[in-house]
Amino acid sequence: MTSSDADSPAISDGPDLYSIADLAREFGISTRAIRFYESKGLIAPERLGATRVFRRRDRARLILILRGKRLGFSLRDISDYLALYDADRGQQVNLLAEKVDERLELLEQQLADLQTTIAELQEIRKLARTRVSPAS
Amino acid sequence: MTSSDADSPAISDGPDLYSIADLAREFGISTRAIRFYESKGLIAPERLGATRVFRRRDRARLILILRGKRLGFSLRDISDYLALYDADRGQQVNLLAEKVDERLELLEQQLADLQTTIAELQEIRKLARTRVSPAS
DNA sequence: TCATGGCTTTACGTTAGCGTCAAACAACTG
DNA sequence: CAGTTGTTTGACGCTAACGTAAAGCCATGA
Repeated sequence: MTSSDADSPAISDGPDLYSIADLAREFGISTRAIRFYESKGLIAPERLGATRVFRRRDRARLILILRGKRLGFSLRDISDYLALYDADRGQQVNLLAEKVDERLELLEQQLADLQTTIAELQEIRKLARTRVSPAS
Repeated sequence: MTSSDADSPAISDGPDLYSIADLAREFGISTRAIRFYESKGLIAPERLGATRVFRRRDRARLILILRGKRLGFSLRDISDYLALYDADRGQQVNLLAEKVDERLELLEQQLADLQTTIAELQEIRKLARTRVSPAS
C-alpha cells in the first residue's frame, strides 16, 4: 500500500525493486557475497515471504560496500563507514564528527601512499621507455 | 671479509645491518610477520649461520611492503609490485611496461574512489557541524 | 655452570570472506 | 504434471595472513 502516496519524494529514476540476482549481475559479484553482507548487517533488504527484495537504498549501500572493498577495507571497517551515513539523522553528532575525522585521517594517509606509489611507477615506466626508444 | 672493499658505493647513511627484532621494532610489526614475508619470497635477507641479517635493501623492501598493505594489497600483489622494481635491471622491458601500466590503472581507479570517499565524508562532517554550531 | 635473552624451525590455531554443495520450496512453462 | 529456473537456509571447505606455542641452538653474564 501507499506505493507513492506522500511518503518518499516522487522522483523515480531507474526501477525500484531488485532481486538478489539482479544486483549480483549488475555488480559482478555472487549472490553468496550479497547474503554474506546481509548476515554481517551491512544491508537489510526487505522480505516478500522469505525472498529478499532490494530497493534503491540497498543498491546504494552495495555501491558503497564495493567501493570500500576496492579501497582495501574490511567489512568491519565498511560497516562502521556506512554507519556514518546512517547517523546523518542527527543524534550524537559530536561523536560522529570525531569518527568521520578519524576516518578522514586514514584516507588521507592512504591518498599520500597512493600518490607516492603512482609517482614511483611512472618513474619506472619512464626509465623502461628510455631504454627502448630514445625519443619517440 | 671485504666489509667495505670496493664492492658497494662508499655512501653510508644510517647503519647497515639490522636484526629481525630491529626491523620489527622500527616498523611496529611482529618478527613472525617478517619471517612470513621471507617465506613468501618478498624479502631475502642474508644469513650469518642461521640468523637473518638484513641490509638497507631489505629494509627498503619492507617499507614498500608495508605501504602496499596500507593500500590494501595482498602479499601476492605486493610481490608482483616488488618485481617491477627489481626488473629495473632491463630484460623484458616491454612486458614490464605493460605490467606497470596495468598496475597504474588500478591505482588510479583507487585514487578516484578515494577522492570520492573523502569528499563524501567531508560533506557529512560539514552537515554535522552545521547542526551544532551555525557559524564558528 | 646455569640462567637469561634472542634467535631459529615446525606446526597447529584463528579470522575474514566468501565458494560450493545440498536440500527444499515457489512460480512458471510446455 | 514434470521440468526448469530462481529463491531460501544450512553447513562444510578453502585461502590469506599471520598468532601462538613448543622445543632447540647460541652467547653472555653473575
